[in-house]
Amino acid sequence: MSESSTTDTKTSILDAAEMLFVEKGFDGTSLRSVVAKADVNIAAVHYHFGSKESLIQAVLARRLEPINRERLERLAALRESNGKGELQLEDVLRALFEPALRLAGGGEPGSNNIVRLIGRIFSEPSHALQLFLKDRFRDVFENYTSAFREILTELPDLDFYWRIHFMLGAMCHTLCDRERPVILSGGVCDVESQHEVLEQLVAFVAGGLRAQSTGGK
Amino acid sequence: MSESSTTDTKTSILDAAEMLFVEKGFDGTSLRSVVAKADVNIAAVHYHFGSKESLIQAVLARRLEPINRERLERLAALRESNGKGELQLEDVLRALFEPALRLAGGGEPGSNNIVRLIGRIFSEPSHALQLFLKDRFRDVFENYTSAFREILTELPDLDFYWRIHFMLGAMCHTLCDRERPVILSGGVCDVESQHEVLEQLVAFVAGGLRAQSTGGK
DNA sequence: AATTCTTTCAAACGTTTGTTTGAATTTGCA
DNA sequence: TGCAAATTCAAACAAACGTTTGAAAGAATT
Repeated sequence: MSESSTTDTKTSILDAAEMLFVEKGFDGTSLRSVVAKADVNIAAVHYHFGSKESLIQAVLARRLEPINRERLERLAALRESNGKGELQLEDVLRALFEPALRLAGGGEPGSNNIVRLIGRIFSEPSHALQLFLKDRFRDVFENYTSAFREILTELPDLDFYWRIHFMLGAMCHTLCDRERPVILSGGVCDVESQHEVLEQLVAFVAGGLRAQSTGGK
Repeated sequence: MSESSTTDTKTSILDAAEMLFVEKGFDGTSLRSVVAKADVNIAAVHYHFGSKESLIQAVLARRLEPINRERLERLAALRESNGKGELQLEDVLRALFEPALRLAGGGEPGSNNIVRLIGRIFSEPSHALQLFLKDRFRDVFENYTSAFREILTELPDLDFYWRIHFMLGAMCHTLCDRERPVILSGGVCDVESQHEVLEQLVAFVAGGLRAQSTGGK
């Protein structure tokens, strides 16, 4: 088996699909446009991935796996370095946001696009995709939720879970739409500055999470 | 001309399309599935709307117009009732969020779905749709942005615009995904309670907007 | 060199897509 | 009632869709 040629074809398809999914969406992207961009035969998609649905999941898995692995590693590292001390909210937020945001400012050309894709998948209607994501994010969600729970001890459950939800919204929206802040602000915001995006997002979310409870039980 | 029959056909198409767009997305919804649900002839779509793209915009416009009109009215009312006094952040947030959120708890069965659709359109890749939305939201955006600017006087421009962006993210995510909070929280959150959603969202966003600046210029 | 497995390819499969046509039907107005 | 406009309808259009096929080409193993 030609390891390199196989990898090249598969990778070409993944790269092309990734870009087109960002531009046109999953349903809006045809396999024919993918193989045209990748310069491979259309049958190669089904040979290497089996179906369009599986291709979508492969595109996502390739990026989500390292991101979510690093998220877990960084949270574990925070716990270890802190000993028995309390976790700091901003540290946990950075550990959660940065692995995804760094891809946006990363070196490889395509990596900028995938960030938008990751932000968008949560609002995709496909049930199969939602189940797939639930699996991929379970560990990250459980670990970070309990970390936040340790920090926000005084917050009632009701407020806590709502705010986790809002936090995900701010994060997904930021990942998804890389142009709006620049347009809205007339060029003041710089989405290319990974540090700026991260610190602004951390400050906003931390402020939201720490806000006084609305008085729920 | 039979006003009622015409209206009925057009409305049936709009209602059916609205529900299917929520379930399957714009690209994932075929006109044939729309006319099947609406129980009308397929040619009726092009007779009344011209094209699928125009149908999409008509579905959105029907709901967005009253929502955005009420948003502007409520902000104007706030300004008037306050006289020369300062606007209160929470009041402005409620004026912005409630017209959309109220549809979720509204009486008519279909209205629950459209809220999810409104939350999702911002992450739609279609350029034509983005231009359409930019037009529809211009007034609301400009008026509310200047209102927030009056309130958050001490916030640097950089922080201000980023936070407007994050606020939209939390709002869209909340509108878009009506099940996640319930699932995440194991039933603690109640998305059916319009008051609960509104006050939780207002508290989080207000906390985020009021957070200390990260030290930008 | 012969053989087996992997990978690529052009071509076609049947379906479904958005859109159009032209005739039939219904409606509003004189 | 009669005419003209508005609306509905069945049928068909070309194009694009995801998927499959079976043979050709390539790589690895014996």
